[in-house]
Amino acid sequence: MTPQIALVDCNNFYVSCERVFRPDLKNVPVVVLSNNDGCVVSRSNEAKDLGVKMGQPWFECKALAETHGILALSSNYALYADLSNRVMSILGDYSPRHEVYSIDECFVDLTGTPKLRDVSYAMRERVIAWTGIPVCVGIGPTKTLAKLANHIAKKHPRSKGVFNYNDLTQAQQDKLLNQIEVGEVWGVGRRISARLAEHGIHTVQHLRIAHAATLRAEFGVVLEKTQRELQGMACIDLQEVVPDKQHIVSSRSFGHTVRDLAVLKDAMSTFVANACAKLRAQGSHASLIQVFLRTNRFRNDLPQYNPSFTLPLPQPTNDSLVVNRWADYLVGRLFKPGYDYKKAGIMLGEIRPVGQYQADWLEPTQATDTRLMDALDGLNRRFGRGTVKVSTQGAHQGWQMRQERKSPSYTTDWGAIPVI
DNA sequence: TCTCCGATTAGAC
DNA sequence: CTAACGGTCTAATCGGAGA
Repeated sequence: MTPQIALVDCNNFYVSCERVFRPDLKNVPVVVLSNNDGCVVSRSNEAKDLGVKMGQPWFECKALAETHGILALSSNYALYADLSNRVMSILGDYSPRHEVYSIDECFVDLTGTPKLRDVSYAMRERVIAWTGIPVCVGIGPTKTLAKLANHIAKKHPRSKGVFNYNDLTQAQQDKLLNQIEVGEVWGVGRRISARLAEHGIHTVQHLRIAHAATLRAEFGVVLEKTQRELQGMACIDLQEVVPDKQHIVSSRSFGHTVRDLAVLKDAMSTFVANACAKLRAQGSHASLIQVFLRTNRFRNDLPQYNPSFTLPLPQPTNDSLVVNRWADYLVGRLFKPGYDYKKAGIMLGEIRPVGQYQADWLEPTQATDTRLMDALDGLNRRFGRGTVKVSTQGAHQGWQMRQERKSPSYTTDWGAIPVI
């Protein structure tokens, strides 16, 4: 039986989330900006039509925005994560075999579903009705073809938001794939596209029928798998359980450049608190920490300094206070006065489940006391993030990111509910 | 020559 | 008035160091 893998993808997700609570923004060009109000990361159709590019720095769009009245909003992750959970929960009801692939995408294995066509339309309608988020459904025999089918569903209004590649004859497949540029394929980005073009591979069909051994030799195993997936041979499994993170990074660009060591340390304590909270949330500890500072890489006129230091810990930990002592020390070591720092962060590595680690032959293992961090997590969960802080964490102003256009957290903050 | 490991590359969203 | 360009994550591959 041909597998029926559906890829459900939310349309212009962040913009759609904003519109759920601001219906007046329908038919208006809207974009959502990245952290620090830096780049465009989500665009309404109207904004796309005006020529705003994905990932474009916002300051480059300012003139266009003023001419056409494009509304720009800071990203509101609490809102998007909450609406995402609601969408995923609805999709999960359609099959126990599903994979939440990203904040706005979910693979759903619908193999064996009777009346598949009706069910896919119903699924789409239900998500729209229950959450207000419009989605498109692409179906194919493999994840890669499901992705491609989704692209078609999004692009062709005739599909009414659902497209099943499995319904096509071989001749129809050939014709369709010949009309799609190879860069649309999942796993083929800008660079590989350019290199493929040098080999005369321009369309999806070209890639599908390319000489496999040459492809493998020139482009590696990843693209070979992609090719097989395009041929209907599944090489990429559905990941039903979310694996633990192998690295956890917490970093931010600053709203203004920073020259002061105390301010950098303050920012770092925030990043440490954030990273360690994620670490504890997945029940792990880490035995490698890397701390880094960055100057503004876009300012060629200013001196650049991008130091980092990686430190193996004597004993794995997930204690924010322990990590903060090391991080604080490392920031002090890396800091050189006279530079305009634009970004800093921490990475945790060598991550293992708590209770699984290589004991030292010579040093006795120190008992770990988790009570303080348990209490801290409990209070922050109950009374909101940042109720209990680590070190100075945020006391110094001047590094926090710009977020001048953020909407209220309608679904996660009682105070944000509008009074009608 | 082989193995290991950190750095780099490429991709996704 | 001027400057203003994101954050996390994974896997594969490269290339140097040391065995």
